[in-house]
Amino acid sequence: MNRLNEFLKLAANEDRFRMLVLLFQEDLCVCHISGILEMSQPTASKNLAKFRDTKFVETRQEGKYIYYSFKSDDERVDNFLSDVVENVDSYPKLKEDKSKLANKEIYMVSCSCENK
Amino acid sequence: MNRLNEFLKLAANEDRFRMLVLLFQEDLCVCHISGILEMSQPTASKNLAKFRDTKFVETRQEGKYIYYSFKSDDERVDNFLSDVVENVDSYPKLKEDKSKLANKEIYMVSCSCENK
DNA sequence: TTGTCATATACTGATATGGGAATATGAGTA
DNA sequence: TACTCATATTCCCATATCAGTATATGACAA
Repeated sequence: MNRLNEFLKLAANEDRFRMLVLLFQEDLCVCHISGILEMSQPTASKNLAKFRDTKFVETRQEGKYIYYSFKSDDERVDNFLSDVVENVDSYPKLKEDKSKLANKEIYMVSCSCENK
Repeated sequence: MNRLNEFLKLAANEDRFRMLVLLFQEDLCVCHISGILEMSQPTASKNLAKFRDTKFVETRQEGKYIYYSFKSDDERVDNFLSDVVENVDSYPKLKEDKSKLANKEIYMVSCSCENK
C-alpha cells in the first residue's frame, strides 16, 4: 500500500482527520489535541502514535511537552490538506477547531488528562 | 458527518479508492470494475452500492448494463480526485488500472461474474 | 413466458477498529 | 532520590468492516 492510501486510511476517522487538519496548521502537543477535540488523553495519544508509526508526524521534546509536527512525502496529501485548510470555513467543526487553536494555551493549564 | 468525511471513509479502502479513481475518469458498469480490479462481482456490486447510498454515484440503465457515474458536491473531493487523476503515473496500481480502462470492452465479453 | 445474463442482496464468519479504564514510562524538578 | 506531570501503553470489550458463497431480482431476448 502506498502513502496516499495510508493517509486515506488514517483520515477516514473523523477525529483523526480533525487532528491532521490541526497539525497541518500548527505543531501541537497531546494536551492541545485532547483539549481542542475534547477527547481523552489516551485516545489522542493512541491516534498520534498511528501518525508517528506511519511517519506522518515527527515529534520533538520541548520542556515537559512533546510536540507533534505534520510531515508528508506525498504531494497529493499536501495539496489536499492545503485545500481543506484554505476552506475550513466550509466545514463547521474544522472551523471551530481552528478558532480554538488561537486559545490553545488554556489546554496547558493543568493538562487535560483529568477530563473525560 | 459531512460530505468530506463520508468520502474519506469510502476512500479508505484501497479497492474502493481505485474504483473512485476509475469512475472519476469514466462511467463504468459492474463488469468493468470487477474485471479491471480483479474483484468478485458481489464485492464490486456491494462497494458500488455504498457509493450509491452515499450519493457519490448515479446509475443509469443502458441495454442490459447499469452504468455508474461519479458525482460529488464537495469541491475538496473534486479537487483531490482531479489531482490524483492528473498524477496517476505516480501511483503504479492506479496507472495500471487506467491502462486497462482503454481495453475495458474485453470485460464485457461474457461478464466477469464467472471468475473469482 | 421462459431463459439468459447483469446486477443485487442475504447470510455468515473472520478480522479490524476504536474507546474506556487502569497502569507504565520517562523527563524535569525539588 | 522522590515527586509531579505529560505522555504512552496494555487490556478488554463492543462494534464495524469485509470477503466469500449462495441466492434473488429484474431487464431483455427468444
